[in-house]
Amino acid sequence: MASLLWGGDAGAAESERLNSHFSNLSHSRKNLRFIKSTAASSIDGSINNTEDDEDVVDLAANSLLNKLIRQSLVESSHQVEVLQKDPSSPLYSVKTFEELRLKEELLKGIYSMGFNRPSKIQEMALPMMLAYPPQNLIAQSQSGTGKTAAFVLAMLSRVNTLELFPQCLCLAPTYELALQTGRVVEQMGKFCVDVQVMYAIRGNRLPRGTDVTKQIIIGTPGTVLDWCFKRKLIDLNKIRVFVLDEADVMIDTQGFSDQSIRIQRALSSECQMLLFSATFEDSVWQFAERIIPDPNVIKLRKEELTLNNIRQYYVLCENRKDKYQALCNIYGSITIGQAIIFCQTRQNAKWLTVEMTQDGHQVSLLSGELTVEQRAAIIQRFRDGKEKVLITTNVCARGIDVKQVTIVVNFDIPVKQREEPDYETYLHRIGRTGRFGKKGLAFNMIEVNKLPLLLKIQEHFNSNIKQLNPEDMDEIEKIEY
DNA sequence: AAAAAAG
Repeated sequence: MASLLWGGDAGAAESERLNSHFSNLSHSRKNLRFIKSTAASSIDGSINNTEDDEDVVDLAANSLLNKLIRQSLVESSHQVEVLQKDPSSPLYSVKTFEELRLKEELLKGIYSMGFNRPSKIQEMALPMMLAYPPQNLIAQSQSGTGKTAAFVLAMLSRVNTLELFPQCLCLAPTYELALQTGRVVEQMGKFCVDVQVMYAIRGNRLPRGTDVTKQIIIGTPGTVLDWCFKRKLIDLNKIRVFVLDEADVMIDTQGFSDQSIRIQRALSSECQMLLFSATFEDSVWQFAERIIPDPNVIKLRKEELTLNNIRQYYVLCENRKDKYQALCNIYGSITIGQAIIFCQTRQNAKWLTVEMTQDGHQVSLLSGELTVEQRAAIIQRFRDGKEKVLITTNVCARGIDVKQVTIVVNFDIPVKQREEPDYETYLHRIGRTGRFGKKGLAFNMIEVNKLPLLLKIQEHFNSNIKQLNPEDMDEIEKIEY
């Protein structure tokens, strides 16, 4: 309806003119009136008397606002795009957690985790998420910059402690990540004694007939789907905050789309939807904007995505045996801190684990072929520093936050099906190090025929991946990071 | 290719 009122090219030109005005003005009521009157005057002949037809003006204004939101950007700094669904409310950011007027217990929880000030993404995202009435948000920010804490805070702040049923639902792509996010909820909500978390993940079996009374549910898609539709333990209609962590994989057709969208569509229209990830491929971003009603938006240009605190290198190798040798050469150095080694397949990860173990190197393996009990144990040992080197698949590519990880090795470069580099996965993998501004190193073991893929990745992110010679590998101890 | 539900 609104779009019918809008008149094609004339509208585009008009909104462009408006756009320049708009970005120069502060966002005030006056501003909204200006937009409204401009909108009214640009509806050809459909209005004679603006005084009498407030509704039409409103509709037109809304349509214009939508257009503005698509086209124009309210820039808070040159590399970040922030769009607010309602430009009449001021775009503001917070420099302290106090400004958010949170409950005392929640504030205590935040400080107990060692957070003193909001991170960059939190400065902008928190006021948007906590605004009343609740608004949807699609947010992109580099890995390790505090996305999790941001949406956990949003969930905790919206729980009604008097109501004993699920009110907040967060979906994550893997078992390990769901566990980790749940721990953040537990820590941050430590002083909110009446708020509780439940894990909807594999292995968390509920006896028949049990009711879910916890307010916050963290889970993986399959189990959540089971709890919602088959066992009817969660009433999606009552969910107030819905979070998709690693949102791009969760809605990508290659990924978990079917499951996530089925859940998302069953939510009430009142439910606040929050989508977070470090990466959104263009097509996925467009899809996200289609399925999320009137979203606020925080977006980064892809050149801004690679973290300059992570040094990237590659070693050119002949074959797999060669890559293995190169890896063994640096084993001593990578165990100074902790390291994650990524392989493309479970089989390859297993093979590498067996080889390294036989050569007397202490490593541990985490992949989807293990039982959830084994997986929980391994990731815990790694977090505790009892294991220094983790060999894994893409199961650990995203979200896993272990502060002591200083080195990431891509034993296999991440590829999509059609021999194309998997840019998103690459970025997430190397983002396992360099958390919260710390320094990190990333090594890519590259077979000669895979070099073009690596160069494509380098070009895509406009980053610098330096070559190291295999015989110079002991040089890495001298690399400053 | 990996991940994600049980039974």
